[in-house]
Amino acid sequence: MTGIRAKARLETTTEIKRLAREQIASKGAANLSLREIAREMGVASSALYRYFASRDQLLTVLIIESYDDIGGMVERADANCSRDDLVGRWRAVSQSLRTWAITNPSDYGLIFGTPVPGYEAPTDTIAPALRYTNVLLHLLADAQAAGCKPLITVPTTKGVSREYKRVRANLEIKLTDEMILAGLAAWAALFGAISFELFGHVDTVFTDPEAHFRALTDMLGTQMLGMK
Amino acid sequence: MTGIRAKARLETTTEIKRLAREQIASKGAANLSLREIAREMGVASSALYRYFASRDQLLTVLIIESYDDIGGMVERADANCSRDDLVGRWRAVSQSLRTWAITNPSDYGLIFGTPVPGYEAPTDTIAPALRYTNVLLHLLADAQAAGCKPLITVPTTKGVSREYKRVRANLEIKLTDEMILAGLAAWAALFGAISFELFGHVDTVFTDPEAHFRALTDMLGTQMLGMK
DNA sequence: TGTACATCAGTGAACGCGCGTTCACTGATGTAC
DNA sequence: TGTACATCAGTGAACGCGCGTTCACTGATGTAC
Repeated sequence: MTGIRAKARLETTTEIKRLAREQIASKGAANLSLREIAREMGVASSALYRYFASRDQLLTVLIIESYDDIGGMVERADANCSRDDLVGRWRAVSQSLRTWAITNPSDYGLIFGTPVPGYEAPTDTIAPALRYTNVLLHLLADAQAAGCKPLITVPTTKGVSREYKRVRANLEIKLTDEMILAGLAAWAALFGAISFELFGHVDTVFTDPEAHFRALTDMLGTQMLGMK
Repeated sequence: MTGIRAKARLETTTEIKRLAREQIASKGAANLSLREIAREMGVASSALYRYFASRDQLLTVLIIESYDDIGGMVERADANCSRDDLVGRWRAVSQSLRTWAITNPSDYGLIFGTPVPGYEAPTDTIAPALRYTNVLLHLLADAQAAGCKPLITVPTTKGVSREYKRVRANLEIKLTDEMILAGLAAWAALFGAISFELFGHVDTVFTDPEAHFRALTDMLGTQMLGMK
């Protein structure tokens, strides 16, 4: 039977990744150490090279998995709402983002924090990195198709319109400049708020950051989807 | 003359910090190495201990300097505007934040990126960390005093009001819940947008991120200051 | 069903490097009389 | 103004540790006949 070896291999691979995440959580991605993983597994350090070609490759796999994890989570949160409940979808998506970030803070840092210096992300990471973004883009497209317009608009210069053309090109439904701006603003506010919370910039201010986050996303949704 | 030794001391201290920042820029704060600084200075590694008690203390000094640097920059940008030009002040403040971040990307990462693991910020960093925040808070206070109201408001729950009370407590002018929410949203969007840009999450999308940033801050200002 | 051979996981020593911090010391610069 | 003494910057060796990666190897598990 070929399965037993394959199964052991899968288990070992999973264990390596688990310990790697643990290490990143406690000492940071820059200090991820293969030797320490090996020590914790009670195995020679060279043994790990049967599973990962290098330290960088292990990091890459972890990053891809994290992107897929958060992407899947956001997709599911969105899919659980009825299609025309746009406010509900926005709430679900933003809540799930924060929940994921708080549950997996080190993974969040790995993706959205300071890039690991000297580490150049290979092209394999691009597609998974787009999953969570696409959820928002489709939400905006559905909103626009349903007649939503952002409440607040500002006159956009030629320069900005040119930039937004590139964003528009990747979608079936052509978003207006206003909608793109509102969407990006909401997206930035979301990640800004989560980063502040996770990286310890509001520790002294809030005891219940979730309450603030909910109010924040409600406000962003109102602006973006043009409802009151 | 006591000045010559003091002057040399200052120069050496400055040089150490300069090289440290260079290293952080190229290899990340986690890989900051005293020995490498010493090597670059052509000096024994032990010599650095005449200037900094430890690696952590050097990091702390750099972080405090960065907070002061960005704090001073934002304060000056604000001070250069006439007090009642609220939109102008908001534009100046947000522009200066982005400019500083782009000019000193590694310092931005040091402060607003993933915390250096194992490093616990001492209390000396608290006061300088509040400088740039205070500029926004006073801007909001002035806006409210001038009768500005955020355009979009959402019903705030009791939980949120309780949280915002703590923010309110630190200011002479008592901001409304709506104003606090609008301000925090704008602040989060600002740092979210800057982080996205600096940490490479919009590389493939924008060629002129500044144009987008300007539109973004204009929109945030409109919401926050209630003007059209 | 049994045997020969190929595959693969894991070993352990080695290479060549890195690090923060301590400590007894030298020798130059400043200070007090 | 000159001399004795104290201060301070910098040395270089050492302690005790870390790392990623390679390589020839053993021995168990799977495969093909």
